[in-house]
Amino acid sequence: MKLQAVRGFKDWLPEEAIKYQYLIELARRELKLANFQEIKIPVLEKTELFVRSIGEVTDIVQKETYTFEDRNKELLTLRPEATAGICRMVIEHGLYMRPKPLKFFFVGPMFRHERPQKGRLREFFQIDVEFMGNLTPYYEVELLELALKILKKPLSQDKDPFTLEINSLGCPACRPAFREYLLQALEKEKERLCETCKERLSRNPLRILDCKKEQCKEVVRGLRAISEFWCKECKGHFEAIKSLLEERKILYVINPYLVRGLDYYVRTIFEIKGEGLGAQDTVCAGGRYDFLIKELGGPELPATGFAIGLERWALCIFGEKDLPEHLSEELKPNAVLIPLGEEAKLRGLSLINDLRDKGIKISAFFEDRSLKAMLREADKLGASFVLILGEEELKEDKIVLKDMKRGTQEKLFINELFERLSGTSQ
RNA sequence: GAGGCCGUAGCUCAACGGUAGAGCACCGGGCUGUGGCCCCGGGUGUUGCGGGUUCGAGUCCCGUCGGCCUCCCCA
Repeated sequence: MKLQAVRGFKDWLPEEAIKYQYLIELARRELKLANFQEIKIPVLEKTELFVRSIGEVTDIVQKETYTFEDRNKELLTLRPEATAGICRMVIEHGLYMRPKPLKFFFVGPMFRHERPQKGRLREFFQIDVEFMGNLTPYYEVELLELALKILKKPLSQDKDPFTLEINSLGCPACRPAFREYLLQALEKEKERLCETCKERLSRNPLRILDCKKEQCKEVVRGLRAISEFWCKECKGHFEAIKSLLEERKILYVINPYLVRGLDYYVRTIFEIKGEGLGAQDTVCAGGRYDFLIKELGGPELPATGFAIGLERWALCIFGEKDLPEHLSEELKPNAVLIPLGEEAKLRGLSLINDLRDKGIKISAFFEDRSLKAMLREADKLGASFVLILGEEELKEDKIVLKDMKRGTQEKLFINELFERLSGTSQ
């Protein structure tokens, strides 16, 4: 059996890595401008954290986590999402005592044991953004706008492959009534539901709302909407969000059947869907989790957040197309040094260091191959310039600078090199 | 976790149940101080893996691993 990567775990070849780096950098810049602070949480947490946060009966916890025993018999889980870990961090280090709102972001891999397909991996990267503090609709809209801004950043202005869907799940004051209603109403229609939805009835009836089966959709269409059950506060809150979104000219769709797979959400939840992704089209999703921190043993601290799926985002932006030129350029050296002979190699070793200190991206060939062969290699690497340092040049403290695009070359003093190369750096 | 399609060289793909091939890439040479173009030469392979049927399997059957699609679920 050939050695291969674990199913659903992907290598990033340079051409892939450069795309992800580029997107992460764009997001990072935007988040820092909004004064979000980058943090890091562990890949591994105690299983209990996810059971208590995401919910014991959710699909994620029941069948999608990588959970195993440590050597000391403790149950550990590879994080399937970042919010729980960040809440734990906030509680453990008393960060809730810092000036609020707390604004954090984190970029890293998440793990879910699902059947892989396009846009769905077992190890996937999220850009996770969390916002904790007294929440007014202004903060929520600020965050929604930020999410959309980040997603659209790498696209030209006329392109917008993203749609924002929002809904409100109500709060502990009003959601139980809707849940009760759902249970009663669906119990009567039980026979018309699909098998999975019959099971959901006892476990997580809200999830039946976004079942994709036509038979279930029909049943769901006959139900009263969740909005009819919102309490006065939730209703007002949602109205405020809507009017602010309109004020900001942010297009949105109200999806009354939008629910989430994680138990901790209350009130506003949202998904941003992208084009060209197939069945896995949610690029970004999030919502409010006002009581999670308290439930995990911290103070009452309302919060909201979202996560961008990096690989899905990249599919939206780059599709199946070739690497854009500005990124393929980044994989190329500005110059390649070809020293000929032992003495030249020694001189070359110090020269490349000096040039790198001055910000020139340079690679060197120290092999005993023909000049021809090494020039060919330099060409394949896409080097703009080649520096040839042979014995003749060395005697005069000079070097040959060859412009690979023009095919011209000149001999100049080594100490003139930096000046000649510095303007040409990409 | 359920169903469907697929798996041949590094890549894209051919090969009726009868000797595993092409293009690109790669390696060597033409050309030991000058790249791209060109010419010559090289197939680089456990046909994903393991069984079975057959005189004979890349091809048919079963299992398994992996990919894609749908479901499930979600980023």
